Amino acid sequence: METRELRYFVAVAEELHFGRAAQRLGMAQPPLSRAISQLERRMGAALLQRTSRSVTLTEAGVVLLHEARLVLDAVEAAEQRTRRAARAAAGRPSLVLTTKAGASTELLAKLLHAYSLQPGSIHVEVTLCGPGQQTRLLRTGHADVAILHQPFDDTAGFDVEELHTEGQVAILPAGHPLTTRTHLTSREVTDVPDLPLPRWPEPDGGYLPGPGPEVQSHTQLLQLVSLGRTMMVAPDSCRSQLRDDVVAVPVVDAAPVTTVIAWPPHSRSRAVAELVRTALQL
Amino acid sequence: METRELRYFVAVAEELHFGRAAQRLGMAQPPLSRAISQLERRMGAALLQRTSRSVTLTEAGVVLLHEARLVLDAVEAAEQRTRRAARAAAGRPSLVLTTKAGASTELLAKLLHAYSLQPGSIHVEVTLCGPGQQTRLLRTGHADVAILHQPFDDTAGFDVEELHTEGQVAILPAGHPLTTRTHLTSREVTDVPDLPLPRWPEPDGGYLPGPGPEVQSHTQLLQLVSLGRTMMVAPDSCRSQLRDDVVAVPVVDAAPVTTVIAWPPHSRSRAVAELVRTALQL
DNA sequence: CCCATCGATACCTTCCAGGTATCGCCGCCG
DNA sequence: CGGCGGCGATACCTGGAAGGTATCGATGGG
Repeated sequence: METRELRYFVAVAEELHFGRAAQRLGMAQPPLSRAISQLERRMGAALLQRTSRSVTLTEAGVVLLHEARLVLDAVEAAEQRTRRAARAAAGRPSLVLTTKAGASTELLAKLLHAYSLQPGSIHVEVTLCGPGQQTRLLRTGHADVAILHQPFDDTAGFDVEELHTEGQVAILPAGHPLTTRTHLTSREVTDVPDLPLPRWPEPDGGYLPGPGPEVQSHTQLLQLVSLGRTMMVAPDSCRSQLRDDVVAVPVVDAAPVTTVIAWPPHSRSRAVAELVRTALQL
Repeated sequence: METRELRYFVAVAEELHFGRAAQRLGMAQPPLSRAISQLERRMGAALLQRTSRSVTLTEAGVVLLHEARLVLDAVEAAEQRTRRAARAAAGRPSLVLTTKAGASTELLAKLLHAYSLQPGSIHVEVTLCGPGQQTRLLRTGHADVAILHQPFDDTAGFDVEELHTEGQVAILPAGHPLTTRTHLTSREVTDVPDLPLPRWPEPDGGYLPGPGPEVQSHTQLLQLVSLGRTMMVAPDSCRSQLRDDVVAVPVVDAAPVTTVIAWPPHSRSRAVAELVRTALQL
């Protein structure tokens, strides 16, 4: 199986429409149809059920879609890591760490400082990105190590070490009636009529319908909170970064958030190992 | 990057010889040379250093070799799992479990029995294979779940649950002077002049030089022990399978052996999850 | 009942993977 | 020191496969 075929299949399986998939791949529809049926013939199994009005995945197709994504990520990772190895051999080597923008700032600062003091430490590039994007960067070789937050991030397929566990707080506009409470339950928090929970973009970039405001970043969200338009639930440690126009109230039964450091299994990098060791000693 | 190119690169990187690599790939040498330099051009980095007398890997080449193997395994896994999904959709679904021949027999029997009693359990095919081969079967999608033994097997990149930890015993021919001892140290065991430790085949099928006999299987090895030609060190639980012409003596400082059940991360299979759950309840 | 939509088929063209012949480099041996 | 043999690179050619265009056949909606 060639990666080209897998790319084709993923496009069709995601679009469930040969025409659109072909457009997305920058090619005409007939060769795409042919490539897919060739793939099916070689696999000895139907991957798609087509009527002239709709395309659906068979069970085998669902499996292949999943596996193909893993393969394509691995291919991209191979490319990235090789390129970076070449650059490292030429100039000064570096390490890419990725984390959710705005999260674990303090811990990260301590870690970077402690690591920089280690003998033989190399330059650490920090890539901030939207929630849920870090694991993709790790899988595709754009990052060497990530700071993730369970249970929000999917750590399947990575090696992880736990760094820190904390509770969550609700962040409310100053002066709101709920700010007089010493603690809240998650039940109370999900259902405040005048402070609907915000909506984050879906993987496709769109938004689910709902009463809450549409947001793209934490700064934006925090501003909406201080304006009294919404509220948010976040890990304890974010309290240190709050301005005084918002108030944090513990949510007693919210799932505890564990900050972990994660890296691809099979990583051969001495620098990653050293960084992890440093993190565990904090 | 196409998988074809990666296959080519792996062949050359392993052979370190374009002619032999081409032969192994069933093609002529010139197109192979060209394909590799094309790959290098696209990666923007030298992968091999060639003189007209020798070929060596650059640092980037070492990285790509490693990554390419992962990709090729993932591709093979995609093929296998898809085919198996298709067969499962057609007929009766099944699950492939792999374990080292002769190890954890009792535990495995209990597990298979307990699982078969679960509602909704499916047929479990058991694939026995040589040591170190199980992880490859898992990575390439030929198996869904494996019984492994730490620290012997490399569990990097799999999800793992521990099932059992035990010490190790030395297995000696009956009547040997050492069998009078109540326990031994690993130091004593590695250095018995009249019972040199056996040699297992290397990944390439050959054997390292040494005094011990060359063996391919545990049955064979056990027979050599009872003939007084060698000895072996094995987990405690194997005592139940020993005949009375060999004697087991605990090795007190040997690394403890942990039996684990392992499966590919991202596994979506309900059956694997159920089997693991059953194993943990044993 | 006709039309719009969508995947499949037929047929053509282009391009690249792979083959053969050969070159250039280099270490070895007489 | 010169010829030889082994090895990777280069030059050139060919066949097949990838991709494009035109069109068909099926089907659901108006």
